[in-house]
Amino acid sequence: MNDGTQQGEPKRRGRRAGGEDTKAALLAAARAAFVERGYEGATVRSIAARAGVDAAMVNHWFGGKEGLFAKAVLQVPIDPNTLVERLLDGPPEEMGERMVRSFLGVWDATGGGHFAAMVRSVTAQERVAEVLREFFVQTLLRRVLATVGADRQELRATLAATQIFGMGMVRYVVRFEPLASADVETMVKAVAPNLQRYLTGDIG
Amino acid sequence: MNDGTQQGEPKRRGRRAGGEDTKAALLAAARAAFVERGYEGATVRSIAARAGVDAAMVNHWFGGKEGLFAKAVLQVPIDPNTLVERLLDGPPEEMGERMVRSFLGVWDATGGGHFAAMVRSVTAQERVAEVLREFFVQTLLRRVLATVGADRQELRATLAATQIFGMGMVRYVVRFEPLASADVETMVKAVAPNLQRYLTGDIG
DNA sequence: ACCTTTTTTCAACGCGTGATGAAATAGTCA
DNA sequence: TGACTATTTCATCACGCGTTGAAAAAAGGT
Repeated sequence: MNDGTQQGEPKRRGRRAGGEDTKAALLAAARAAFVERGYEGATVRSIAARAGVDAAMVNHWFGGKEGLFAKAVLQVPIDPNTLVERLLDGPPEEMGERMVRSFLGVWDATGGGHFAAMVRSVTAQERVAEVLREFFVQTLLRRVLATVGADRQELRATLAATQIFGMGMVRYVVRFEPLASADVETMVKAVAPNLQRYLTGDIG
Repeated sequence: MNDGTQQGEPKRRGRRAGGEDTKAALLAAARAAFVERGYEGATVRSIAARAGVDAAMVNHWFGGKEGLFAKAVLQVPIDPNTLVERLLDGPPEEMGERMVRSFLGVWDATGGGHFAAMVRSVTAQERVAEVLREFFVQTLLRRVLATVGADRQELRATLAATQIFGMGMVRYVVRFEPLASADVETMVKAVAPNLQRYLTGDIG
């Protein structure tokens, strides 16, 4: 039972001892690396090294860098249905508050890494924007707005997206203080009313 | 738009005939390239080719890729003082409206390219965030808020930044419709009140 | 005219990238 | 056990990157 994974030693070839999941290790390392350095900045070699694995494994398991990126970053960090349920669970006039809490909850959990990775990837991978739109507007906001029954749902959805994206940008990407370190309650009090107006208020 | 870059002839060496400003050509090409492909995606060679010039000129005139980037993208597309003046010119309760108009005016002028380039560069160039913060919060929002005389200026400034950044993100980077194509009046009616609340309203 | 300076192109360098195929090792099944 | 397969490392590939130094061509000064 030698589970201690020492790495000072010259690596032995061949199949690993047991239990160690290279695929999962690569995914974790990739997530962190893409978050920190962006798509082009995070090299296959650096990711592999971080996972304690040879770079060739990326090709073997994910068919290349792009495949790894797709699996590691391009997927939503929470089940959409769960999120929608949570948003709809309560009075419509508090929807904005629930939204702020939900998104901050999801994003703060990874220190904003997941959000930052997505934004940073819009450069390299054109379809990131597509995925973002699909998730944000179609899967999420429109379903929420549909049950609230507001008018001009597309416009409201994209307006709400500006507030949510903006919150993420300032908090996780450019990190402006004091907002970047503000606690959730402060954020809720400040942002929720504006979000609420986009969702159900008078938008002109 | 496109500088005459056609050249069937084999290029002759040496100093150019006359008048052609390679420096300016490089800057223009760089601006476009960085906007389209981000910092790492826009290669020195591609920029030079676009400008109809040898890649070595980048080093000669700007000391390298980073220098070119700094000159081409990292500078504000409008004089800050002018912008601040424009924002302060009018009643405080319409500040949000003037802000929306001003930023949309500046950014729409380049099709959102400048904004997109900045955001895309936050990955590669850490100091882009620094420049953004310096300009947005210190140079701009705080000066505006100082004359309005609001409380908790730092928080208000960063909150306003969320709305402005979010507007830029949705309109220029991820391009969610219908907001991406919405006319200025629609944007003003929708966004200005929320911005106004951040600036002078009750933020909890 | 000559010499000097500035601008430009060219050829090449060193490096790091993502990818590949073969060899080596560990597990699995008869 | 021995054959077979899955997994992993290694050595290496071709390519594109940013950068460099020298040579060539134009301009300017005397």
